[in-house]
Amino acid sequence: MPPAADAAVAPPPRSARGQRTRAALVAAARSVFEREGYLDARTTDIAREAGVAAGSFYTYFPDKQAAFAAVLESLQDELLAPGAAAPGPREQHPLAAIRAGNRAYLEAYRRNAGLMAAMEQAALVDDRLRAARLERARTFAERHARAIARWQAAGLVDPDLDPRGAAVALDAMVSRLAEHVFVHGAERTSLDDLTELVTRMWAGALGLTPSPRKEP
Amino acid sequence: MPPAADAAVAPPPRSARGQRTRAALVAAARSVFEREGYLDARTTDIAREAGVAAGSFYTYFPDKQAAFAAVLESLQDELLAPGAAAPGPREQHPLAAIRAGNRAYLEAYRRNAGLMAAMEQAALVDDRLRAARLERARTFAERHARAIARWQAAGLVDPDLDPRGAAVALDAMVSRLAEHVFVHGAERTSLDDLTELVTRMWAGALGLTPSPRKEP
Amino acid sequence: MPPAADAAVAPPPRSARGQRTRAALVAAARSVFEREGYLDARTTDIAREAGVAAGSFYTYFPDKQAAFAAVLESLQDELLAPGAAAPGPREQHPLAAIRAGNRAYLEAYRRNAGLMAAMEQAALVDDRLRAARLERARTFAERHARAIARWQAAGLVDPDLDPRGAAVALDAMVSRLAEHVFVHGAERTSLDDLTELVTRMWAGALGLTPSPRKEP
Amino acid sequence: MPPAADAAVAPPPRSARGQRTRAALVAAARSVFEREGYLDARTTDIAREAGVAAGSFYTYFPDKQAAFAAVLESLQDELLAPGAAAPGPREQHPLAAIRAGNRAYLEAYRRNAGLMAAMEQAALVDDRLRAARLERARTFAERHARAIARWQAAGLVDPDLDPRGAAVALDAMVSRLAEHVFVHGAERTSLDDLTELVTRMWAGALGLTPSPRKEP
DNA sequence: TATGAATGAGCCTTCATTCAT
DNA sequence: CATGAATGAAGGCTCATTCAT
Repeated sequence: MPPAADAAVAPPPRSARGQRTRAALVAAARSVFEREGYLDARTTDIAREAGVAAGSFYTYFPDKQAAFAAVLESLQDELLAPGAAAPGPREQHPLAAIRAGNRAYLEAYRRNAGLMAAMEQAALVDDRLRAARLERARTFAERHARAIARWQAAGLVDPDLDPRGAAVALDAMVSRLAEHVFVHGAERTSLDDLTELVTRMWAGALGLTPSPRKEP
Repeated sequence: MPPAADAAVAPPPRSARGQRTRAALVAAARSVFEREGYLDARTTDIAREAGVAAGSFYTYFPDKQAAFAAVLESLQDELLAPGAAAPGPREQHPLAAIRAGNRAYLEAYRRNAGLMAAMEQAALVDDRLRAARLERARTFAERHARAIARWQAAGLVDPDLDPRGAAVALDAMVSRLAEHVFVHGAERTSLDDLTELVTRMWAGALGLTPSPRKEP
Repeated sequence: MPPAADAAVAPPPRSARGQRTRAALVAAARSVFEREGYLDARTTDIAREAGVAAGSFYTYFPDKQAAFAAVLESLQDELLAPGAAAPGPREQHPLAAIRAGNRAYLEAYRRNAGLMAAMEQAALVDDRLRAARLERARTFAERHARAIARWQAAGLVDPDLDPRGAAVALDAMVSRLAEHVFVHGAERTSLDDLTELVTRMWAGALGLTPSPRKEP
Repeated sequence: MPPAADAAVAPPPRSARGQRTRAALVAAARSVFEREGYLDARTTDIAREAGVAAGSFYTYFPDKQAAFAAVLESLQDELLAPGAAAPGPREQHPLAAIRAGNRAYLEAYRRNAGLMAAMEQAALVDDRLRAARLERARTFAERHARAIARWQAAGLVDPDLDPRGAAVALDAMVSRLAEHVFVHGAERTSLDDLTELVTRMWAGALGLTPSPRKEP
C-alpha cells in the first residue's frame, strides 16, 4: 500500500537528522502520553524527554493532538494486526477465529493499556481524535461484518442477523470490557478467562453452530 | 439502602431559601454540563445561570466535581430505575424483560445524552467520579447477574454461563453502544432497531430458550 | 479605674444575653486566633466556635481586627501585670526587681505564645493593631524608664545612661528574644536560663552596682 | 561554603537574554516588595514592572516566595557584610569593633527598610522564609559568639558570660530596635544616637573593660 | 532545523462583610 | 438580637503555542 494521500498533511522530514528527531519525539510522546494521559501530558515534557528544545516539538507537529495521532499511527499496525481483528485463515472454524481475534485484541489492549486510556480521554476531548477513533472502530466493524456475512453464507451463523449491527455490538462489548478491566482495573480476571467469556458471548450472540454443517 | 454515608459532607441548607438556591444551582449545573461537557463547564457559568453570585456556588459545593456528583445523584433514580436495568416482573418471559430493560436504558441514555457524555469525560478525568461510575456499573451488573441466575434456575438460560461475567459483558455492550450512537453519533439507527439489536445479542449470548421448557 | 473613654467605640451590649454572646465570641476569637494566627483566622470560624451565626459576629464587632483588639484587651491585665513589667516594690534591690519583671513577662509570653504570634502578624498587617502594639510597647518603656531613672537617682545605675533609650533597647531585647524562643522555637532553653540571661544583660547594660551603695 | 544545595532547584537561565530578564524580575520584585510589603505584592505587578508578560514570572520563579528569596539572596552580601556583623580587624579594640558592626547593620537596615519590613511580614507568613530568617539570625549569632569568646580569652570581656546566649540576646536587641525605628517609625532618633545607644548596651552587657588589661 | 525564552488568556476559589428575614 | 445565605472582588498559576536568534 503506497503512502496514504494525507501524508501530505505532515511533510516527512527530509534530512536523516530530522528523521531521528521526529522518531525521538514520537517515542517520547508515547511514553509521556502513556504515563500522564492525554490531558496531563505537556508538550514541553515530550520535548524534554526527546532531548530537544520545546520549540522543536512544533517543527514536527502542528500541535499536541498531532503528536498523539502520530503515536497512534505508529501503533496502528499492532492494533489492527490481522490477528487482532480479522477472523484469521478462512479455513479455520469461526469459533477458533473469534477466539484468536479476541485474544489478540485483548493482549494488545493490555500491552498498551496506558495509551488506550489516553486514547479514551483524547476521544472525549478532541474532535479530530474522536473522529480517528470512530474510523478505527469502523474498520474493525467492517472487517468483522464481512466475516460474519461469510459465516452466514457458509451456514455457520444465524442468517437472520444483520452482520453490521452484530459486529458493531460485539466490538463495543469487547472494547468496553477491555477498558473496564485494563484501564479502570474493575473485575479482575485473567486474560484467558476474559477471552473465553467474550468468545462465548460472540458465539452465542451469533448463534454459532457448534460444528460446521458438514453433517448431513 | 440509606443515602451514602458521605452525604453528611455537604450539610443540606437549613432555610427554605437555601433549598431553592441549591436546587437552582443543580439545575443550572445540569444544563451547563450538558451543554459544555465536564471539562469546559465553568463554575462561574453555573452560578450565573442559577442567578446567584459566583461565590454562592461554593456555599453549596466544595468544587465542580461535587456539583457534578449532585447532578448525577438527582438523576440516579432515573438511571437506575427498575425498568432501566431490572428484568421487570418476574412472571415475564426473559426476552420481554430484557427488551424492556434495554429499551428503558437506551431511552434514558438518549434523553440524557449530553449528561452521559459529560459523565464519560468526567470519569476519565476525576478519580472520585470514576469510582462513582464503576460503582454504578457494579450495581447494574449485580442486578443483571441475579436475573440471569434466576433464569438459569428456571432452565431458561444456558446453565454453564457465569452469570456475573455475562452480565458484565452484556452491560458493557449496551453502554458502549449507547455511547457510540447517542454521544458520538455513529451508526445512525432508530431506538427501536437498537433495542432489537441488543436484545437479540442478549438472547443469543444467554442461549435463551425461545419459550420455557415444557418438560414435566 | 473607670471604663476608658474609648469604650464608646464599641457600645457594650445592654442585655445579659448580649453580654454572654459577646463573651463567647471573645473566647472563641482567642482560641481561633491562637490556633490559626491572625491572617488565617476566619470570622465564620469564630462565630461557629462561639455557637452563633456568622452574622452575629458583626453585631458585636465592626470587623475582624476589632475582635482581635478585644481579645488583647481581655489579656491586657495579664500582659501588663505589675510583675510583668514594673520593678516591683520599691524597696527591692533592682536586680531582684528586674529578674521578677523579666520572669513574669517571659512566663506570660510563653503562656500566650499562640496569641503573641498572632499579634506579631497582626501588627505587620493591620495599621490599627500596629499602633496598639506600639502603644503597649511605649507603656512598658515608660514604666521601665521611670524605674531606671529612680535607680540612677539612688546611685545604683550608671547615671550617664538615657533612661528612655535604655528602656526601649532592653525591652526590645526581651520581647524579640521571647518571640525567637516561644514563637519560632529557636534556641531551646529553659525559662529559668532565659530569665537569667536577660536579667544579666539588663544588669550589665545598666551598669548595675552589685549591691546598694549603702557601704561607705 | 558553596551555594546551598537547593540552588539547583532553579536552573539559571541559559541564554544572555534570560539572564537579563531574570535580573529585571529580581529588580522589579525588590521594588514591588519594598513598596507593597510581602503580602500585598502581586506577581503580576512584578512582571509588569519588569516589562514582561505575567507568565514569564513563572519561567524564573515557581512562586512569589521564591522571588522574594531571590531578592534576599541578592541582598545577602550587603546584609551579611563583614562590617555589618563581624567585629572587624582583630587588632581593633572591641568597643570600636562593636560600634562599627552596629553602625553598619543599622545603616544597612535603614537603607533597606522597606525590604526589611517585607521580610518581617514574610517570615511570619511563609514557613520557608521564616526558616531562612532564622538561619540568617543564627549566622549572625555564631559570628558574634565567636568574637565574644575571643574577647573573653583576651581578658576583655566578663568570662562568666555564655558567649552564645549573650550574642543571641544582643542581636535580638539590635534587630528589634531597628525594626521599631525604621519600620514602625517609633522613637525618632538619629542613626548616630541609635548606634551609640546599642553600642553602649553591648559594652555594658558584656562587661567590657574600657581598655585592655595591661598586666604582664 | 534548533533553541529556549516569551506570551497571555483563562478560571477557580476564598472570605470579610452585608442584609433580608 | 439572631440567623445564615448572598455577595463579589481579587489574583495566583498553567501551558500550548509563537518567535527572535
